Amino acid sequence: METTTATPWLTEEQQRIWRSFLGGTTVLMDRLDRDLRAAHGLSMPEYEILVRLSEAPGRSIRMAELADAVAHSRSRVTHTIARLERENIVVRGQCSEDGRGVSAVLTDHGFSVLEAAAHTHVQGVHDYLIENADAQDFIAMGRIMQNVVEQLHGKNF
Amino acid sequence: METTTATPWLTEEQQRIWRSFLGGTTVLMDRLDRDLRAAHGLSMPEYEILVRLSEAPGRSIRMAELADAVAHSRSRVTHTIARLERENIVVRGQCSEDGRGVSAVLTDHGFSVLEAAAHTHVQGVHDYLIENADAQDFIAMGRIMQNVVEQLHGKNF
DNA sequence: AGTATGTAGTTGATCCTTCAACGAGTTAGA
DNA sequence: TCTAACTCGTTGAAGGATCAACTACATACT
Repeated sequence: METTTATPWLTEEQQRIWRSFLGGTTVLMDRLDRDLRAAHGLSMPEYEILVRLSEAPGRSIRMAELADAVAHSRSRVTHTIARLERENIVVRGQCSEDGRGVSAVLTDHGFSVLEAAAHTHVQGVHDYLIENADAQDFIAMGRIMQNVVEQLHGKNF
Repeated sequence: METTTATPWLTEEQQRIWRSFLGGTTVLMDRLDRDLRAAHGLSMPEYEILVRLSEAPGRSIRMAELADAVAHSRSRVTHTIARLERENIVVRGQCSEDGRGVSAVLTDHGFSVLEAAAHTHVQGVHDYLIENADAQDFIAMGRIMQNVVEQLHGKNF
């Protein structure tokens, strides 16, 4: 006979922390997104994609790899890149050595948009998050989230 | 003569932590949302709303107050409640003492849906987040996010 | 070679969120 | 009291995300 695994309930404190986390990420992301849109017409997900591209050799990454890097679905990346392409921030290129492959390439214009946006974004991260965090606490949070990423990223089960 | 305030750039470490945070929240929220949808047909935002209602006196909260509690726009709450109402999880009631007021009320059916969903949700928070966090680190994260909420919540400027 | 299975990326429908505009009720001031 | 300014909540349109279905290419197996 087996004992069923009871749902591990949360302590009062864990609950408080979880709610702070939920509320905090909500308002933080919302705010960063609004700042970016208002100043540069870019959403956070778009910005993240541009950052990855800007760091890649040739400012170019294949769609699937990009999707994995930002943890979005391939479909989502397709749509996002389509939008960015309309604004000449990115272009699509055929991938050598894989007939199916398509890679997204950051244009010069895209790069300069990103440069401008980076100021707004970094300022926001600094003012809204880092300024609100004790340095040690911030490192502790980094440890946690790094573990979360390692456990969950790419796993759909 | 003034020195212009330069954009405070991030150190390598701050950058790493910020990316872990971004990636971690993305995969974590995504996973919690999927688990909830798969098992109970509820999204995270919907679940959050039901939790607030379940804790309120009369299982009832006014729309504006609800919007503020979960940090969503009023419009968004209107739409979300409309959907939940279609599934008989919530009903709308007139608010005494303010002719404009509408309050959302959790139905008995809604309450039982929530009870079931809570198991899935809490299990997820536990397995994906708390298990990945040293107890002290978790408290540190709570401090940070609490500060973020206090700085940003409700401020749109 | 020929077939089967898997992977890359796209598409269009549907659902959810945002945004601007609105009707209705409330509050404060002349 | 009458009006101006504000708050409450809703609406519909537009933009973005998700999902299932699909084409096309690649790989592995016989």
